[in-house]
Amino acid sequence: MSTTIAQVARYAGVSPSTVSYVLTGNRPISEATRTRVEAAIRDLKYRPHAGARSLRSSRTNVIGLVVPFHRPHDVSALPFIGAIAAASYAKGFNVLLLTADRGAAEIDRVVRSAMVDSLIVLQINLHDDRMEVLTDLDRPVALIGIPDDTHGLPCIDFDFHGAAALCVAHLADLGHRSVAYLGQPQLMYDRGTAYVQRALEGAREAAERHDMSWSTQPCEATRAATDRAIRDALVRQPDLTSVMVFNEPALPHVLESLASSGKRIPEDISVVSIANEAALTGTRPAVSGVSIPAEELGTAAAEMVLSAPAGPSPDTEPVLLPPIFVRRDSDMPLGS
Amino acid sequence: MSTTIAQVARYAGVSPSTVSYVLTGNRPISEATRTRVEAAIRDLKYRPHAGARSLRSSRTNVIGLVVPFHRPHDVSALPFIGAIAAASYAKGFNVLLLTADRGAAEIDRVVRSAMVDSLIVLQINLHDDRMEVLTDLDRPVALIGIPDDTHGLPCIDFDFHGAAALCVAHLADLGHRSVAYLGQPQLMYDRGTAYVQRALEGAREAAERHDMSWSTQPCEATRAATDRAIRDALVRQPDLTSVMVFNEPALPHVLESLASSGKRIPEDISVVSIANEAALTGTRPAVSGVSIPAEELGTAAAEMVLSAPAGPSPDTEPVLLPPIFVRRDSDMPLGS
DNA sequence: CTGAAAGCGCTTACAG
DNA sequence: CTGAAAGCGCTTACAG
Repeated sequence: MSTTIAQVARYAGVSPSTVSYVLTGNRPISEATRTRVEAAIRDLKYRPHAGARSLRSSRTNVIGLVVPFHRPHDVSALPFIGAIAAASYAKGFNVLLLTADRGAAEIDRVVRSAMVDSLIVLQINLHDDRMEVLTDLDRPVALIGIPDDTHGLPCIDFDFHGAAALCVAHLADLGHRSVAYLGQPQLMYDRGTAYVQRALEGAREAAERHDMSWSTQPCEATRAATDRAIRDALVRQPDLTSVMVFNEPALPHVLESLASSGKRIPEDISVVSIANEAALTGTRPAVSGVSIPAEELGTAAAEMVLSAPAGPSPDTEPVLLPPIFVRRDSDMPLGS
Repeated sequence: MSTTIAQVARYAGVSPSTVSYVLTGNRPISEATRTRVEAAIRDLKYRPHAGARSLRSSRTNVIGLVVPFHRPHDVSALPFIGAIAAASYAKGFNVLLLTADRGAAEIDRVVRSAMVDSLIVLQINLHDDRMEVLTDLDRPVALIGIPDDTHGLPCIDFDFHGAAALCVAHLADLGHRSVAYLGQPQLMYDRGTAYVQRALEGAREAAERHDMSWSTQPCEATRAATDRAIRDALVRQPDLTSVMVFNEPALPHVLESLASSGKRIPEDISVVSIANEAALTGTRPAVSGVSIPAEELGTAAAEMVLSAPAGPSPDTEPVLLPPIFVRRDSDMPLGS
């Protein structure tokens, strides 16, 4: 089959243990033998057998990544996965893909069979039924998303609550007295996904704080749905002057729905949004708001799990990446 | 640490080999001992150590999945990944994520270190520089995408060539004499991604076959880019009556660009497209065309690799999933 | 600075 | 139908 340490040792004229110590770096080696061993490794294209290594050292150098593959697919997951994979590979770790569909049992199975050293869980619910398994795991874990009770596990997320509040506060600063919040599909709320709820809360609190008239509704990412949502919002808030959208694939449809309701953007209605930067800048007008630093978040999560201790620890504080509001062409001061 | 076979054997009062044979099913076992052993496994929450198992059996039950995480992210990859993961898990296989960025070296490394039994490669180029490594691998491989020369490796893809031809032929059947093809960003062409090229060829050939006036250009998924693309197309083909779009995230923008050029859909311009079904049905008007069966393709690829023999074999024919044209509200007969 | 040896947890011929 | 034993390829005390 494949080359083994024994073969490399024979080829280099040294003992197997010497080869192993060259690989691990756990022992001083003379320059001459190191060179000979390294040449043998190259010549024979030797690669350590991952299974043997994990059996002996009980380390796999594999991170388990739990990804939500729900339908409709949440396309915003892809940059996270890419960033986590890139960051992991850069540090010499591989990524095993787990699907969230199978819940806690899947996590338990993979960890108990010693396939992964640690875990990153990608979409956390406020009340997440995987928390118990994750705390009992005795492996480093990083959660992307903040549950109601972190149980002392390391969590990281973009500050969706703050981002939404920032968007609404910006509208208030421009003099707007009313805002309609168009959110995610009902399904996402039903699942209890943490960031979806936190964004809604952040927006609602900011609207209350600024004494704005407020309405909200879930929304599918189709033109028919945004038409309905905008029409309903205009019925509920006849004097509506601003819309906040937290639904990336629906964003272009929302702009169209407003336009075909006879609302000019930004002259009649100001629009702000939370989405990936490309989605905000790809429309016309380009949409003001906060972009989600998916790459940064994924990279940070990978680094976090690689330095995290196993198991919960009581003083672990959730990490929140701060939102930055960028003004573009979809908003203007009221009545200007 | 974790429970071992020896512990299960002691608990159940049988020999370790008996426990192992219960697990593998490679030996007849009396009903009584099987029951006792299974109870012990449950009580002790035993899971076989994956590394030990792979060391001994040289099988890992892991499929390596090579995914293109290019920027801008190709969001259409997500349903493929999801379907492959689901199908693999359903058959008792786990999925190790590899990034295409590191090319052939990454594949070689992971296979040589015995981390995977087999490989699925997600986005194949016409001239793919990974073919040599893949043929030398001596592991089952399935390519999603068809290279110019398959080297006898099993390939599967949606028939993008046929799908594009079907779309254009439909326009011709409606009496259209001209078509503008809006494709993927230039980057995708530069990479030589097979399906992107094949769709373009299929459309071009069909246009020639039906004697239609024809133009094509790459297109970014922004409103500014679709505006430019539509304007250019109307300059090159002043009597343009139909547009074919193969760029899912650009589709809503294209409809808007046409509208703001004063073109009604479908009265002035018929539009057809290849995209995921949700993208075709989410717009207004809903777009006629061919939807990409991502789930079906991913599932088929997973099944393919699990039944494929190792290495190339000369009589392996590429598998193409057939396109189906569905008429919606974006097209009509010319001059009706 | 180097080597011989034990043992990680499995699977499977071999023997009964 | 069942058990005792070898060995997969590594890492690391132990001995020199």
